[in-house]
Amino acid sequence: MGFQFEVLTTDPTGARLGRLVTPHGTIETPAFMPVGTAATVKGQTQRDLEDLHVQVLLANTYHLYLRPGHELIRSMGGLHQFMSWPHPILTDSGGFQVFSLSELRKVTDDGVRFRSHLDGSEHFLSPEKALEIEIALGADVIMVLDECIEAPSSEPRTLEAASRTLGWARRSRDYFEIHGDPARQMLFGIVQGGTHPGLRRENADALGALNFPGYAIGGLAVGEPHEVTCAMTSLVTARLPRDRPRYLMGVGKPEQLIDYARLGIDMMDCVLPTRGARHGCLFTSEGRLLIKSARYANDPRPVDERCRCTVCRRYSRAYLRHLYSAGELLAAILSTHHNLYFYLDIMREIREAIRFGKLESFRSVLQARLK
RNA sequence: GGACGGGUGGGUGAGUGGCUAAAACCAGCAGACUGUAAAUCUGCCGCUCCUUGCGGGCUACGGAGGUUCGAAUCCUCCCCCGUCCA
Repeated sequence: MGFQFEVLTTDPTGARLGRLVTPHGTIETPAFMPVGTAATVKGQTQRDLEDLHVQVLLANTYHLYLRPGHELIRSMGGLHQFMSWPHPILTDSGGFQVFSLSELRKVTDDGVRFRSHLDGSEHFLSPEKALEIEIALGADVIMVLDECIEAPSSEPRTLEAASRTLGWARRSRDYFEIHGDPARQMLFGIVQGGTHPGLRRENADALGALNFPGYAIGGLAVGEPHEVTCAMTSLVTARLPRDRPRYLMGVGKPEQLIDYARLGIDMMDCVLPTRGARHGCLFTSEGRLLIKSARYANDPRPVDERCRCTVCRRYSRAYLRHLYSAGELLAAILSTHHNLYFYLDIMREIREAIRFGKLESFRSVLQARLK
């Protein structure tokens, strides 16, 4: 039982091959975590996810608190049992929702007052309340509540949000020490600081001093250029404790995953493969393919000729395009399956490359193909 | 044979004198999506010309005429379709 994180190999680039042991299984890192906000990865059964060798899923505190309610999930035996996913789960705190539901919220040092997107009812989320919910849900990795702001934001505004997030992190840690069980759940702090290098450094140092078992980097990939995302990530990973896992929240595009890995990121998540799939955006070894386009109407080839997923082995582009045109559910199901396979396959290759110290050459090959 | 109702752009269907190349929806086409208020959203969608502009020309509301400065909208005749009565 309990948790253990170890870095097995470090590539010359700074990328780490690691392993995060949790009560529900071991996660090989760098890992990509498919997003299953409402305790489901849209369009995939748990069996599908196991077939894809998904190591860890993301679920969302905000959404599950509103529906069906954390107490209900607790009474059903916790999130793993409720959703029949006996493997690792990470719950995001709802901090990002605080950000994206901007018109419906009011943030103070106490917490966030917001309106439900479901029925307009008013709710209050504090760092403590978020943790209470996350403890009830019972995910393996849980996140502190943070305040995410848009990039770019002014330095004073960014400092305000970062300081608040830091204060919340401290309160979260204290709350978890009393009410949490470190053998059952691992609490991650979240570094903020926007696109301001000084603030990022300060925030990383201060958060690092709080001695969390793991660290996330938030507030990035929200509109700023990729180079900026990388620069900020790099600043932060250089300062975080080397023996703790680092989770870069909400990234990224397929060709970007490797960039983050080489900056020392161990965990990532993104809605792109799943949402994109539902919208007809398929990721392939030769770049993005918008399957709804008329040019695939009678294309007998698989989505990606290099891909070995069950969808590419069996179905043609013409068929998938037809499913989209007809508004068939299977379109989303098959596309999601392929996209997740594609993402997870890239991560597999990244781990392999780190193991053999060939990340840099793999990166040039990969990025040349995807662009 | 008679009485009503109706014929609008690829489809459904608003519009009853100018603000109408004509609402809205669908279909079609192109695109966006980075800790999921997203099976969503955005743009284009008669033809054509150019110095691409809240630009010009042409064609268009069953057909042909007419009234009017101006007609999808009003009048006349004709052709179709639906319902009912003989």
